[in-house]
Amino acid sequence: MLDIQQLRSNLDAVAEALAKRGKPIDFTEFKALEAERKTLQSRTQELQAQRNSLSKQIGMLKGQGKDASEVMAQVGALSDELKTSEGRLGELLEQFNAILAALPNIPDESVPVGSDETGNVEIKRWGTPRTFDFPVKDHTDVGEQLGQLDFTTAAKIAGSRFSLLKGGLARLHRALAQFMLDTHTADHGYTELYAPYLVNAASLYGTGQLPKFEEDLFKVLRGDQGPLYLIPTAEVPVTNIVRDEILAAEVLPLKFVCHTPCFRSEAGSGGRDVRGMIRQHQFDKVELVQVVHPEQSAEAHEALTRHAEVILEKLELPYRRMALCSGDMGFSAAKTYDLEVWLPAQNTYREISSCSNFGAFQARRMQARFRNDKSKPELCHTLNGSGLAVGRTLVAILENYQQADGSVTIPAVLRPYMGGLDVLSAS
RNA sequence: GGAGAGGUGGCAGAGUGGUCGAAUGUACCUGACUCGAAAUCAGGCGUACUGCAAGGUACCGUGGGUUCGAAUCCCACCCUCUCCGCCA
Repeated sequence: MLDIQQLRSNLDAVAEALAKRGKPIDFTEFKALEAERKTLQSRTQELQAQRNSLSKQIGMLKGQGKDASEVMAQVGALSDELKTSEGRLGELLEQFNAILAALPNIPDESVPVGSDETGNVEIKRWGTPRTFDFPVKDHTDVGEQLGQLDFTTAAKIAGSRFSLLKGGLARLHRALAQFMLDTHTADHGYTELYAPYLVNAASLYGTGQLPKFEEDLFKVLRGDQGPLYLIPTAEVPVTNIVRDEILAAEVLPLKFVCHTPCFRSEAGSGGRDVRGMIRQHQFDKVELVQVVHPEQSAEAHEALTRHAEVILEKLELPYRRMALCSGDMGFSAAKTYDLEVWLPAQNTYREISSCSNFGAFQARRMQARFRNDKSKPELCHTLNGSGLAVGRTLVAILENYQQADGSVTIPAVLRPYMGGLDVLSAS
């Protein structure tokens, strides 16, 4: 959520900054509402003040046993205007909230301007893609030929866009998550969390998935109670820890790491990445979340992105870091780096991590604050990033570590997690 | 799932229709006393919007309603706790 003060005082600048995202936003409704709001609000408050003071008089008169009917008549004269005035003001404020809730974040000044992913800028490259002296298979073929990856049975059990892992591959999946968690807790200073996989609407509103992106979520209806949603990322439960909190400045920065399954309906992705594990309804992810002092968020963003990169480097997977352009960033982000891992079968880099600085955008929605130097509540900044997407990391390993005989070498750092096993072979 | 109790300021806790945005305690901040600290004493101490300011407005789980007036009464929802049942 953007600062409504900023919209009121500097609408043109906001509109210009938001236009960088590609779709110019029409603010004529906002302007009309704002013009009406100002006078209506002060008039309403004036009427309320009159009512309150007259009502106090009634109380005093009655307390003294005197007749209050004259004063009561005065209040009665106010009540009609007050009622319509309050009602209209309520409507206006609701419309403001709806407009505000649907506005995306303003891109940071350092974000390259562009309309889509072709405008993204490569920041760095790490590692050299391996050369193969045999025909490279994609991860689906590698996994299926190992007899450890089974989409047919997954489809029977659940449907398309699910996978079933077996034996060594299932263990490798578990090993990856363990390895990532251990690295982030032991080397990068994160506190491990275990969090709910189902969350309420308020939490999704806080991180920006609602109200605009409900169709991307799996929704669980519960009779007459409010619905719950399957989390699309651990970002939601973890960031919402600080919702409606005023933190002591000393507790910042908060650094959390959380491994969860993620559930996405992938509505509208039809046809894309239908083969394999790239785009699933359910996938595991190790998520990094930070809540920081506003002055520290840019620095924290760089550090957090490095924390994700370290995982790829330890796994010896070639990757590149992209700065997303204004038109390709997510709704809530002020700035995003994507990490893309090399997939030899696709002969390209594919997204495996997305690390974003949200500035105060999420914090304002969540009312997540801390007490600043002057002991005044001030909005925190929030950040998160995948460290990493487990399923896609598994894909990268299957493809990059495949051997001519169909086996898959296990990256050295994972072997302690695999009971010393150093290769996956057909079972 | 059944029965009951309850949600008030950082925490504890009073307040059941009228100077209540809210007693009191505690924590915290400032000052006095002290060589310093403790203790004691005095003052301050919720959030947001609005106004140059004085001030005004809203908020006592959330949303409605009754009333001239609601923390207080009514309705719905959310959440917590206790007991019983069931259960990984």
